[in-house]
Amino acid sequence: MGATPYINHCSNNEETGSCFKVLTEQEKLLFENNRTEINFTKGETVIKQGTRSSDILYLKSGLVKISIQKGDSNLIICVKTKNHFIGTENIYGYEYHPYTVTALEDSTICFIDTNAIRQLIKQNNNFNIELYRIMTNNSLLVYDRFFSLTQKQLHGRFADILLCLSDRVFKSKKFDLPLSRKDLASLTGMAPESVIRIIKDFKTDKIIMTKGKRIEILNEALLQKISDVG
Amino acid sequence: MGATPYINHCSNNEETGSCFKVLTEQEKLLFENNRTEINFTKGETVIKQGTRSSDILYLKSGLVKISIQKGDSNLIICVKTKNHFIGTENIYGYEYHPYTVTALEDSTICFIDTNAIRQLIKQNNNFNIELYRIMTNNSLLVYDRFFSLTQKQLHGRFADILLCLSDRVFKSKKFDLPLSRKDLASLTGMAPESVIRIIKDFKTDKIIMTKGKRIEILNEALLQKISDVG
DNA sequence: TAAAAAAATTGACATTAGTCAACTTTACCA
DNA sequence: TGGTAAAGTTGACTAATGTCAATTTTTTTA
Repeated sequence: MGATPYINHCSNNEETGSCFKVLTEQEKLLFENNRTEINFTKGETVIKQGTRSSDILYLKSGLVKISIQKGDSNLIICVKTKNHFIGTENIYGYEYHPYTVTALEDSTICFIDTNAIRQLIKQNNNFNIELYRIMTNNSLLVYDRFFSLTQKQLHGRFADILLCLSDRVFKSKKFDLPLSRKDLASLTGMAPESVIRIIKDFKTDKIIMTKGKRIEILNEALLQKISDVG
Repeated sequence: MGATPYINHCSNNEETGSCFKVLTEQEKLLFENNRTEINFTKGETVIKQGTRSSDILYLKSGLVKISIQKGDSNLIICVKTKNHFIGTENIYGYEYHPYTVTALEDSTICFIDTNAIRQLIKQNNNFNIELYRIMTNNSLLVYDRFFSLTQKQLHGRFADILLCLSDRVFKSKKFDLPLSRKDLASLTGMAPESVIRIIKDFKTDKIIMTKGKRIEILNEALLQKISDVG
């Protein structure tokens, strides 16, 4: 990443599975003995905001959204792809889940006992360092999104999301969108009707093409420009 | 903190000086030998976004703002009061300052060599734990602000800031505001003219009183209600 | 597979919040 | 201390975005 990280993405870039590589065989065993693997189907709630937590999550496969709710308002903080941790806030310092996690696709998720993670942090400094990196990346991502949603207008915000979905989530210019219009609205802080109108505008301008749930980015350069000007 | 942390604050709650208490005498010495104390006067830039970093900062006294900039846009992420760390993103994983730090009042700031911090993290697990707590609190604070600025209207956002300034920053219902109208605008994601209009509205409704730089909160309950309804 | 429910779409309209320009007050500096 | 620059204020106007209701399409379920 360059000097200025504000390129406005909705999901993490690097996979974090590398933190397991620094574990010894014994430590891997400790890890294995303190995790439970659970499958979730599309749409299922994985954890609900406000519930008490003694686990942190590792997304083995699938896709989830992280959202915070209050009253009628719903904000999707980010989307997490496979091989990412969720709930690092619960390792130390906060004993509730600060957000809701929902499966966007069928997902396999490991629930890891916080005490095991704490043990690994204590005894393996390299593992600890990897977790610092993960938490730092999460922070930078949130600053990123914070800036995008507060400083850009609708078209710029939507361009950001499309670029992120393409670059980071699906790693392809063509993808089947597992997010509803309402989800896209919660992700960009706008009304669902505005999402629809912007998609229409982008189609008119030949920036994207859609068919059912499928989206294809036709003019990435222009999308990037729209993202830049805000 | 209760089950739902989204009470919309602009600054950290707890002071973080406690992390020094867990250090041994030798470790304190290591810390002392690797820090430089610098005084800044009101308005001075402490660190500039994008510059390379080999230090993290500890605000010994004073008040600073943390902001991110791009083009003409300027967003104040939060305000930091004395006894808080700044730049925990630089401990591991990110070698540039992701934001600009500016003194809002005359401030004394310790620049601590990252390597010393890393050494303390490695050898003292309790110190490590305290840093986790600090980073977690920062994350929760940013979620908080993110929600406030994207889901609430102007009056709700401004009520949030006033409550935070009163509860967390100055710990009094009366305070001399060290922030310009433009700062308040960057803090709440609105135009400076809108800040002025809202202050006028709040004065008309006897929610606050102002005289020069001085602000007094007259009706905190109503301010809280405005914050709640958004 | 038909009916019901949910999601997506559209247009008209209302509201919110930003922009611009003029002006006033305050702060700063020689 | 007076002049200049910066900050604050105001009103009129404009643009951006949300709301609402009606309609169509898609998905789910009995």
